[in-house]
Amino acid sequence: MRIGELARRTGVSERSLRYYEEQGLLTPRRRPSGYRVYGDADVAAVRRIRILLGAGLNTAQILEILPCIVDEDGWLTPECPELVDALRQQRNRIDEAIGELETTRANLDTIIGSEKAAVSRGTRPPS
DNA sequence: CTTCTAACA
DNA sequence: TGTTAGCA
Repeated sequence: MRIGELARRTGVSERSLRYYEEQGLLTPRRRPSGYRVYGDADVAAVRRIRILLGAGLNTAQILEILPCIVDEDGWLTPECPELVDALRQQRNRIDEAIGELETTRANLDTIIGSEKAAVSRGTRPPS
């Protein structure tokens, strides 16, 4: 199939598919015309890529752990320790990000009169 | 009509 | 990432 069909079957834009290729995540073959040719396996590959991107990983990280993923029942199964490790690190980053957001939110509550700040300050009775 | 590359009011 | 121009 060509890029248009893969895009329709995955819901991913052609632009993104070409970008994934540029990042080494996809390696479609080319027709003499230069048109990219994808196989059915690429549909599953794109889905895996989307899931990983959704987990907050960037294309470089995905490129490293992609071979560690076992294509099983449409879900991802950590096959080698590298993947589990990369996922753990990503989880930790999220915790750190959450922590920073919580403090900046607290800072905002302090300088403006947000609902929560008002309640905790007792200036307005909780409903 | 579809895809390709390159570039950005 | 979207979008668009100019080709093939």
